[in-house]
Amino acid sequence: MAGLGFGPSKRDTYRHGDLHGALVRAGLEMAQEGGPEAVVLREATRRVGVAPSAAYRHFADRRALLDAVCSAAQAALAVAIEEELSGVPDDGDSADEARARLRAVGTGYMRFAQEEPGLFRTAFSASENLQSAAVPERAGAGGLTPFQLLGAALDGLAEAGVIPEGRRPGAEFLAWSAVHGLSMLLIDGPLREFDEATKDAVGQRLIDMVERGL
Amino acid sequence: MAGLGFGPSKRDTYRHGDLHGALVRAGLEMAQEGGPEAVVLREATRRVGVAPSAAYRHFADRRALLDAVCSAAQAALAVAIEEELSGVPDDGDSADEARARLRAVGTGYMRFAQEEPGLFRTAFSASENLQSAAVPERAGAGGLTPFQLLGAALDGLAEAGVIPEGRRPGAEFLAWSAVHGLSMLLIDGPLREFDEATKDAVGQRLIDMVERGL
DNA sequence: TGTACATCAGTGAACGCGCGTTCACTGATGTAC
DNA sequence: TGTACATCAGTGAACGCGCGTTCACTGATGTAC
Repeated sequence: MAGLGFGPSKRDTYRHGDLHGALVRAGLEMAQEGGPEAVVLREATRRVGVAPSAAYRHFADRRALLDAVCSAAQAALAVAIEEELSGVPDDGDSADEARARLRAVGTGYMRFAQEEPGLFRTAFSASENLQSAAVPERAGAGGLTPFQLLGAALDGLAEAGVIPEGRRPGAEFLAWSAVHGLSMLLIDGPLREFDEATKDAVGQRLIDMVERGL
Repeated sequence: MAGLGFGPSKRDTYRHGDLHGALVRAGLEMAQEGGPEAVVLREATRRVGVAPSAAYRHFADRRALLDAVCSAAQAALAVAIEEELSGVPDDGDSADEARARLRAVGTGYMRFAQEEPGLFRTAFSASENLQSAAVPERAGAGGLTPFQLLGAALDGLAEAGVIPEGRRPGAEFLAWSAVHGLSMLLIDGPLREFDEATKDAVGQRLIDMVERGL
């Protein structure tokens, strides 16, 4: 409210300070509400309170904004997994702990998918898919992307001898497939209507299957 | 070409005969080229050679057309799976045959995803998700939807004693998750760049994992 | 400390686009007599 | 067999919408003197 007789300062949005970040956050909100399709450049500027064209000082086009939002969504997923991992007790038996860590990765992943379906779908809609790469924008607090967190959990499983060394290479693709696929079923598919407890149970069964199958 | 001096018959598109079907086929083509977002009502009418408003004699709105296209895409997937199943030899050992049938379902599914990524993505974008239900529009020649074909393969596995009876219920969700998730990886994810042979190998490993894990 | 100036992050108006959807209409077709 | 009529699958013009993107501009800010 710049005014009421004092004359409005004509340019109170100048030098926003962090318009880039503000636009990404606005885009993240929209993604949360409606997935990647809902990330609309004009709407982002509207939410931030800035002219549409201002976005072009920070992003080449709509796709560039969406890519930034996708990265941020992946980072949010990484954080959710990290939180689940932080609950794993640090007991002596490294085999059991390794198993618990894989379980935590899978559980964190699937929970995020259910709690934030919009962000989840957005996380996997980047124009350039670099899930396996170490892109800092897509990483959690520990500097690892979701895919890398899964890889680390599988490394632990291999080191503890729970899975044979020969089976380790490429195992992340198999585990990721199962967990990601179930997440999709939980969001969109026939499991959508199931209650929380049943969904969790199916999730645990899936992780059992992966562990046994690897 | 109704004309050249003879005077055009003014209504040569009247009573198209199967405008409903023609629009679905046009939509299917668009889905093939660009996925569900590419299914545009006006473009469908354009391809059929009819006025945009004509579509509203056959579909309540754009969503209704898209739903019909989704069903058709699922039917196409069912047919692809059936084709893969038809290659399974009818040998004596029912355990081996049951295993081969599950493998065929998974393989057909993943091949379809790679060969027809647009249709594949469209198949799973229906507004109402009824994969488990017996909707004839979504079925292949044998009357089963993709999800039901998977269920039948798992039934065979249970009957042959390859998987314990107690593990049969709900197994389709686990198997479907793995296969569907890998399909996504193959289309969009880090496996996209891999060559055909590697992709197939990962697919077979995944099915091994599922079979062992169930 | 005060002033002139260059910078560049924002403005705001305008563009063309293609979409979904509506509506009053028209005229080819099948049917009843 | 011929004619009048009702049906209803199409037409075509128009609507409002919101989008992404462009462009010449402006004026708050930081800096050099």
